[in-house]
Amino acid sequence: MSRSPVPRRRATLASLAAELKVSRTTISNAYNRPDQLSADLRERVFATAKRLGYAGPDPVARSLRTRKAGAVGLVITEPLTYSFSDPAALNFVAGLAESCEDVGQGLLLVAVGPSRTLEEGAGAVLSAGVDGFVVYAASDDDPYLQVVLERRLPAVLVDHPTDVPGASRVGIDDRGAMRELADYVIGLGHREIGLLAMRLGSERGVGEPGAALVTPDRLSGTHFQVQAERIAGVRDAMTAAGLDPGELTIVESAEHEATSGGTAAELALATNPRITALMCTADVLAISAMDYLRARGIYVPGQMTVTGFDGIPEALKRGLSTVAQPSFEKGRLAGDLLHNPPRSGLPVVDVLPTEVIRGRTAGPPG
Amino acid sequence: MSRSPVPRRRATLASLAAELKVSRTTISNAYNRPDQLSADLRERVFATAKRLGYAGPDPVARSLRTRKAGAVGLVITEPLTYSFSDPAALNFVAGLAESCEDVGQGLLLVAVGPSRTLEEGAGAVLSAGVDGFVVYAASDDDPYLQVVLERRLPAVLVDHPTDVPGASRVGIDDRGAMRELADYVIGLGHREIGLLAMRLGSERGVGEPGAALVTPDRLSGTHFQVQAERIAGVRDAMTAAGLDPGELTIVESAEHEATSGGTAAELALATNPRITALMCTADVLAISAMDYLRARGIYVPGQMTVTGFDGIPEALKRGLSTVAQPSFEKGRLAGDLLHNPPRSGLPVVDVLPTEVIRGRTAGPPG
DNA sequence: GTGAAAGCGCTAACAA
DNA sequence: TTGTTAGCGCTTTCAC
Repeated sequence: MSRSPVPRRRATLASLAAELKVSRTTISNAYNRPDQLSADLRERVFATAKRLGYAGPDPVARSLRTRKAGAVGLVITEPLTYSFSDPAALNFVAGLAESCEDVGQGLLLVAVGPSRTLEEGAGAVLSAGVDGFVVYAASDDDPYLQVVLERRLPAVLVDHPTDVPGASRVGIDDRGAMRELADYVIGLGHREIGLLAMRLGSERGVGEPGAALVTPDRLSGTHFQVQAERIAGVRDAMTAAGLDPGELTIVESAEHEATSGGTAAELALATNPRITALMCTADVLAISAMDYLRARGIYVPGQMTVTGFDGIPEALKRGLSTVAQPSFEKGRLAGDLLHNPPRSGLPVVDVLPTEVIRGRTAGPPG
Repeated sequence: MSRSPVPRRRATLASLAAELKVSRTTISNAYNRPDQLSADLRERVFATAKRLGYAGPDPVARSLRTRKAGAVGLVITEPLTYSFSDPAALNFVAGLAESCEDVGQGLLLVAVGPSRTLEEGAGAVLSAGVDGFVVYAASDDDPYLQVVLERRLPAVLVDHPTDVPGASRVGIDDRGAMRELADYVIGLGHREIGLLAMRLGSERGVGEPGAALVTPDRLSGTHFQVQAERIAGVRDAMTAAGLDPGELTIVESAEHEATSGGTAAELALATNPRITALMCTADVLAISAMDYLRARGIYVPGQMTVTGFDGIPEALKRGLSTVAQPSFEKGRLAGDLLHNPPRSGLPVVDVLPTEVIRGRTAGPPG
């Protein structure tokens, strides 16, 4: 046999078989079931493969045949710059990635960002070669959630408080945790509270102002359920303390930048100057608000109490009073649920524990 | 025709065709070439699809046929906890993700972390359903790099200073940039310099101590070329200034944690107490070193000059003297190169600009 | 230990 | 506008 030159066409399992004058099965076995052929033959197969530049069975063809893609899809509707700038979201991704890595599965970031139209995004979900999906923090009217569900693959929804038929859920008790923190703040004596929240609706591409006062109307139309839950938690605490939740000043921060919390804080304090406590639905918001207050010469917690939510490292380092939630574990669990589905095959709902961190940024009203 | 019940088997394009008594082409066209059939028929196809729970053409089968996977693979050999904790690496991923998103491609994180054996990792690379690879900061002896190359798909290597046949490269002039910064430091009058570097070798799974003095032997056996280049930059500057580069105290930090830089700084100063400037090959190291110095009551830059590399936001915020590099753009460019390969089809080498930031942490020796 | 045959579900010529 | 025909490259019974 002459050493054939590098073939013009890409080598395939079939061409290898032809070259070696054995059946395709044998080549397949060389890669997938070493015990099904002699070590000797196997070596020869690999040698020829190397010579022909054959890197092994085509992943796509194999997937088609075995009906396994070897990857899970992650759908995050928010812009990636958002997800990558919030340590809580990032930790979640890290946890999910770790879970995938442990079982040798890939993690596919599905392209559904704001640079794409709804149709394009839907197309990306429909054409993702994955064995299951994780959907992170979708609003209840998220169009991609529907598309994911259509694919009828195993799906895990993270931070999605309401039930969705056929999908498992992983999250925390946002409302209860926030209520507990608010109980603490109110217990310190605060009566006039400002609440800074993230975006409540999913107006794609609408350029809103940086921060806006939340009207009752807007509040009832909240699509990001996690935000709604945390707000409800504060209201629960107020009601329980005999305060009127209607008095709560809520400001929504449309953007998610380093100064967003400050902008929101400014608006809240301008709206109600009697506010003595600023509660935030995310640590990044609280940190930004604290920076703003410091720049204004307002002491925390002496003149203003500030609280957050998430328990990100920077917040803990700065002694923020907040709720710590296990973001990394949420990711791990979401992945594990996909990789080792419960025996019953039925969707599960997992609520992870949280912890109120009293911190050093909450004190009696000044 | 009676409304058939939900079929036991998953609906396929063929079953849809049978149900509607049209050819498979017609169904395929309904999804891929709307103009190839009447709007009316197309509607009927979609309606039946919905009824049968058919979410559209199977992505894997389509990939096999079209020879397009619709995703790019990202290979990062370092543990993900590392990559996700260094803003520079993270920004790179964000840039890459953005580039993918813009063209509707998925981004597949390939499972090659430390929790997997070499074989498993290689398997993950070989079975990744992607149209191309991006390899981030591989050491020159990285086993996965070879495997990626074997697949003969378009590949872009990021931060890989030496040429690899057939692959494009994106990076910066690490050596030149570091030299420029070192010129500045030496120009300030520093003669005794400590250099804190990241891991130089890729001992998988070996539990080394937190920090170690780098011997000439170790230095010449450095596999992480980026580290080697930055070290060489400092030595260049010393040589040019008439100093003996052999006098440089180099400490290697095995881990990558919040206190790693401090540990390394401690060792460097213990080794050579006359050191007046600590140069670091990464901002995260420098920040940690500064925290350590502050805890020791050593003023920066009064008693000790500290410099970094990367230009991450926290470093800039703290006024660190450092080299700013365009991490995000590296990711974008790597992706763009994959999505819009140069007309020539030949690999390209792109060197992005850097900027020395003088900052406030470098001053004359105390 | 090895081979033959039968698809996995889809798309792309080319015909009709 | 619709249908026919051929695969894409692989794995997997089942027989030898």
